[in-house]
Amino acid sequence: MNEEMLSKTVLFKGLSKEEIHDALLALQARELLYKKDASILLAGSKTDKMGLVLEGSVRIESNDVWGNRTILSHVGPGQFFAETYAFLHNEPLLVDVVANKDSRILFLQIHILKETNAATHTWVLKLLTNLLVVTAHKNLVLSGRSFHTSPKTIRGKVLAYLNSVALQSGSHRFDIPFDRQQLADYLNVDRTALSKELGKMKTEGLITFEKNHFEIQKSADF
Amino acid sequence: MNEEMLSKTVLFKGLSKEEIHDALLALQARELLYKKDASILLAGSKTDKMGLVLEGSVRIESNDVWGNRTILSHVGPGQFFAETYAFLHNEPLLVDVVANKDSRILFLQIHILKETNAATHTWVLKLLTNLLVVTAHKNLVLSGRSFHTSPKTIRGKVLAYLNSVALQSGSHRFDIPFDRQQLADYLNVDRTALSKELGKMKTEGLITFEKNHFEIQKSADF
DNA sequence: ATGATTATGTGGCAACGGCAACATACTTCT
DNA sequence: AGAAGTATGTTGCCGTTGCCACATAATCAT
Repeated sequence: MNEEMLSKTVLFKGLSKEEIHDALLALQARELLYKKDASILLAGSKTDKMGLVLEGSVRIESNDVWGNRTILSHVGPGQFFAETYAFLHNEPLLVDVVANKDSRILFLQIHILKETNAATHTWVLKLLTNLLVVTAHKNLVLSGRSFHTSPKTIRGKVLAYLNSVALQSGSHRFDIPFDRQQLADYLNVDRTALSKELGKMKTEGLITFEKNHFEIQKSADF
Repeated sequence: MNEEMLSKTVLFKGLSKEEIHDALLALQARELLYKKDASILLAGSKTDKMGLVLEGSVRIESNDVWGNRTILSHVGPGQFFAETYAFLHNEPLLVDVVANKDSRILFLQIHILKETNAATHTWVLKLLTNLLVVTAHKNLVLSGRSFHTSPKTIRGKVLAYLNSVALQSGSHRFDIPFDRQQLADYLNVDRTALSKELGKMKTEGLITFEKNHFEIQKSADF
């Protein structure tokens, strides 16, 4: 396991190599590989493990009985998922976690933190604090999606989403982590209607795009 | 301040009266009163205080430039808000916090937790762990709303929401914390269209309601 | 390369919902 | 009690979007 790389993640920030090594052992860290579109965690089940994406990416989604999919978020390398469920530890998952590409995932039994003696293990307090940062950020991501889906028109949703990605990337040229169907499922709209609207927005000069690369025209920053 | 009552909240669970007293001092606890509809925290500002609703209730909402309101959640007595922002502590708020009734709020400078010596203060570790439970639950609330808003028809949204409230209350008869306009803003739909759909659902025998009291007919549990 | 599979875009149609204007309760205040 | 304000429901119309069927483009496997 690469303690070097882990120390750059939010969760292990501020921990020494030795502390990380110790923590990985205590939390029973396990590495697993998943093929694209393989499901990692299933809605309705329970988990005591949180995941760290080492390579690839995963998406958090929900599939109802009628086949409607809602994508809640995309989790890239160095980011975490299921920490909420792993920590609470007997809440059934409301969502599925699916590999978006071939992925390498590190699992951590984070609930063990609650039972570990912080006095004798210097890393416990650090991990708890860092985990709080992780869940707090996750909160921001979830509220963020609310703002992307709340506009009533497709155009409104698309602009809300693209502006937010542009803001984060610090540029008006950027890639999005979704294909069309996924973007539609993230914004809770019909894919073909999304395609139509994207087309219109391109003709009107608001945006340009090709595949998953987008550019927002300056005039559109209103 | 009532340590008795506080010890029943998620955040102070497991702390002794003395620990709570100590913590309140260290976190510079302040109690404030708000009139119905007074704003407590403003989007765009930053806060280093999280709130605990002692009496009354607040709502978390977002108001865009065109006057569209989106309600993210309702926070009742004994529950917390703004813990995300208070802990991260220099993230600008994405939302407004507004008093839904006349309310008594306890504010805590929770970020002080990060700088307090856990070795000499027994309550620090407990509060950190409990705070993690709070943010984890907040995550579930936020994902929950996603499932209430993702159906494409108003009826679908209403049923998703009502079923979820029924499940939590453990009964098919329950009160909701929203008036019509607020419910519409929570579900991201037009109020009059919501009224129409509720009316239809009543005539069809799916639900009955009066003001904010609802009943789901057993046949509707599909 | 060729065919098969997947991704994206287009056209048409019906319906759901947003909006405006109004009607009818129900509160609150003096 | 009466008036003013607020909450909820109703009606009608038009636009947006969901959905279906299909076209075209891109990707993958052999």
